[in-house]
Order: sequence, then structure tokens, then C-alpha cells
Amino acid sequence: MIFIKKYYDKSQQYFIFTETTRDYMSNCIKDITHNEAFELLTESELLILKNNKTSIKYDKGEVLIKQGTLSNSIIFVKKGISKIYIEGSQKKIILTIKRDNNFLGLSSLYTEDKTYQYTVTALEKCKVELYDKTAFKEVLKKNVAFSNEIIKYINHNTSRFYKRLLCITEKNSRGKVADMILCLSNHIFGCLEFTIPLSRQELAEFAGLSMENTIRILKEFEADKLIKLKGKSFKIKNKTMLERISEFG
Amino acid sequence: MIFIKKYYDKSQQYFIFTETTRDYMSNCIKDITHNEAFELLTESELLILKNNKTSIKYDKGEVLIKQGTLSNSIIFVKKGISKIYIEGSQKKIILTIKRDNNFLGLSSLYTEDKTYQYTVTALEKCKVELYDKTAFKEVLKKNVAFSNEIIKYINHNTSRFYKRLLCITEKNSRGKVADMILCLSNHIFGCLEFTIPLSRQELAEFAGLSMENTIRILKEFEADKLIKLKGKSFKIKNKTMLERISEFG
DNA sequence: CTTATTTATTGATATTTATCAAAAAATATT
DNA sequence: AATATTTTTTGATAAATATCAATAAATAAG
Repeated sequence: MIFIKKYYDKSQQYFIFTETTRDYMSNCIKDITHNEAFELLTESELLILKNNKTSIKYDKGEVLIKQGTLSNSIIFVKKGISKIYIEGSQKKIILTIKRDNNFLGLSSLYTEDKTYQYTVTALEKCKVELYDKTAFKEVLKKNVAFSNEIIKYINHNTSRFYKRLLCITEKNSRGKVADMILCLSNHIFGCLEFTIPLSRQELAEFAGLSMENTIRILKEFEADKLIKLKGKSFKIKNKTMLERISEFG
Repeated sequence: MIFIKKYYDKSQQYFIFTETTRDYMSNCIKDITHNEAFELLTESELLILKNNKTSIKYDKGEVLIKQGTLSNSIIFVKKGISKIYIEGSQKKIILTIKRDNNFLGLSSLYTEDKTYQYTVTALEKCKVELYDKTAFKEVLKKNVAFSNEIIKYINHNTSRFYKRLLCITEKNSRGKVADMILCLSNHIFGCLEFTIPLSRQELAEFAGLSMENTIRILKEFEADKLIKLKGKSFKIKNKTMLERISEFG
């Protein structure tokens, strides 16, 4: 039987699940793809982008965007998984993991600070298109529907971060790890069995915990038969319980 | 002599400041005002807004925006201080405190989820203008410069949240409290002596700590002659040291 | 002005989580 | 295949922080 430890529950040291109708705040809101935006462009606008486009392939581990450098490009990832993270003075925190058909660098479109706010590195081979920011802005000026679609993507990211901020403040370490596993399953891989392109250290940076703590909780989940682990391959065996740990932890 | 306690510093239990050139990540990046956006509009566009505008006054404590309700308005705060916060299932976290001449609700402009992501309440009397979202979007569609200015505001908020996320993950409790005090001083009140419209509980929600812990650290800062406290009135006596605590804590 | 109620403060304590250290396992290198 | 190196895991421990409880102070209500 699995319980969730709660702070200072006097009557019983462990908290047993009860059915309540709380708002369930998870990092795991579904991500949206960004490819529809291009369909809003006219031939001439597409041509502007085409003439200011560079197609590049990145290998695993290579840096697509480096925090602090001048943001001269808007990047569209056609294929591949990448991690977006902020580098602090002591720690790193992975904001999100992005799949195919996503823009990178939109949050640096119009800002006083002309540098990228985060670093992006490829977690596997990535095929990307670099658009010159000036040209991209030109198209943005010409086409209001396109511009609004871009606002939509930016706002979608923002609402993800609101949730993430709350999760980091509110959830305990088990909740964070459960949430991360569900996030990987639901939104990155879309299935219950997957192999992560992340080290344990990176998992910790994603969960916002120390590596040792993250590992310990993963092992705990394994002992409780919630997941099955083998190196980087994960198998979710009791999704309902993971959801409850994420919700109540 | 003031030291900053560091985790497990073996050689010496307390960490003494050393001059390094680290990136200093603070929540306290300067906020921008949003009134310039209106200057980009034509007469006819201003008229559309004017015809879809309601002017309202809110008293202290009243709710301007409620998380989860349908986002039918874009709000422009002409005058007054308000707090923006996310309500979790167990905790609240104050995202930011906004002054005069700021838009609220921009992050709900274009989203699948048509509800507000956060709650906003007045910390003092507020004079606001409610714009019908449909009309606001109509103007956005007509005027690209306006649209881009709005993107700028949204992105500015985003970069604030990136920093905030990092601060919450990286800083210890003293660093968080020091950072909060500096934020209030630099960007909300613009001076070293100010009276906060926040309770201790709200300060804790702003710092992301428990109320008791927040109070204890405030008292500690007072004992160390960094600040002077009297109820809700604050006086900063050693800004340099606060900055270092925020930086290294 | 007195009493009730809320808010702020302090102290003691428990829990969570990070850190350190060392071993085991996995991967890379020769 | 043997060795070196890195990553992962485990155990022990310390520090940070939250919680509980009780008191003090401030504010509101009668």
C-alpha cells in the first residue's frame, strides 16, 4: 500500500488519499506545436523568410541557443528534442523539454535586453531552421494573423511557466518527481514506456531537486511498483498513483 | 560583522563574501510602464477602444481579476498598486506587484484556455480601465506597431518570470527576503523608506517562504542593522549588504 | 474605553532536503 | 579485454525550513 507522507499529520504520520475536488496544478499542460503559423503567411511573406533562412543540423549535446548572447535569430526546430534551461550562478533549471515543430527564442523578439534569456541544447540530433530576427520581425509587421499566432505561442509558454512556478513552490520532492515522470510520459514521449535522453543530473535539474534526492525518490517509486527503471529506460506501471502523488505531494 | 551562512562550508561554517564576477540574478529587474502603447494608435483605433472602455475604481482588497474566470477584458491600471498572484491548492504565490500604467491580463489574449491564469487584487485604491477583449483584439489586428509593443510587454513579463523561477530555485531564504526588500525599494516605491501595503503573510507569499520564517529573517536583518522595521514601515539602512545577501544567499 | 478578534512574533520541534563521502555500475579509452 | 573515467547509487549526516503552539501586539467591534 502506498501512502504520501505529509507534513506533521498528527493523527497519522502518513497521509492517506482522500477524494477531494482540488485544482490539480501540474507542470504537464499539453504543449502546442508551432507549425500552423506558417500557413497564415502569403507567398511573398514566405519568400522573405526563405531568403533569410539557414538550415542546420545539431548533434546531441550541441548548443542551439546560449543564454546571454545576442538574440539575432528565431529558431524553428523541425525535428528533434531539446532542453531549455536557465543557468544561474550555482544551479541550472530546465524550464521545459521541446519536441518537433516548435519555435525557440520568441521571448527575445521585442525586449530592451537584446540577449537570449535561456540556453537550449540538443538532447538528440536536431534539424532546425534559423530565421534572421530582422526578417522575422518584418513578416510579423506585415501579417497580423501571423503576429497574433506568435502571441498565442508566447502566451502558451507563459501559462506553462505560471504552473511551473507554482509546482516548484507548492509540491514536495515526491510530487515534483512524479509530475516530471508524467510530463515526460504524456507530453514528450506520449506513451508509458520510454527512454529518456537525460542524465540523472539533468532529471534533477528538471525536477528542481538535488541529484541524490531525485535518484532516491525514483528508487522509492520503483520499490513501490509505480515505475520500472533500467538505466535511462522508464516504464510507468501505476499511472493513477503517480498522478495522485503529483497532485497531493 | 555580517556573514552569509552557506551550506556545509567545511573550512568555515559561515561564508565570507569574496569579490567575484558572477551573474547576479535578481527578481528585481526594472518593470516597464505600458502607457506608450496608446501613442501608437490612430484616432479611429483610439475611438474603438474608447467605445469599449469602462472606467472603474477599486478599493483596497477588491479583486480586479479572478483566476479561473473567463478573460473577457484587458485591464489597464491607470493608478494604484495591485498584487498578482497564483492560487494553488495549498499555497499562494505572489508573482509580482504592479504599479500605475500597466496592463493586466495580456497573457490571456490568445490562448486555448480562455480563463485568467492569475488573480489580481488591489493593495490600495486603484483606478482602472476595462477594455473589451474582442475590441482590443480588433485594434491589435489593425495596428502592427501596437501589436508589437504588446508583444514587448508580454516578453518583458516573461523574462521577469524566468528570473523569478531561478531565484526561487537557487536562493536560500535570506537571499529571498533580501531580494524582496530590494525589489520593493527599487521598483515599487523607488526610495529607501516606504510603507508596505502587505501583511506579513503576503510578504511570505511574495518571498515564497512560510510566514514565520519570513518574520524571523526580517528580525534578523533588523538585529544586524540592515533594515529598520516598524509594523509595515521599512527603512533600508545598509543596501549594499542586502544586495550581497540577495546575490550570495 | 473595554473587549473581541485578527495579525505578528517567538520558541520548540519535526520534517524535508541538501551535502558529503564512498562504493557500485556503466561507459569510454587504450 | 583491461584500465581509466564518468555516472549512478547508497548511506550517513547536517542544515534549512516548515509546522505547531503559545504569547504579544495591533486592530476592529461593541
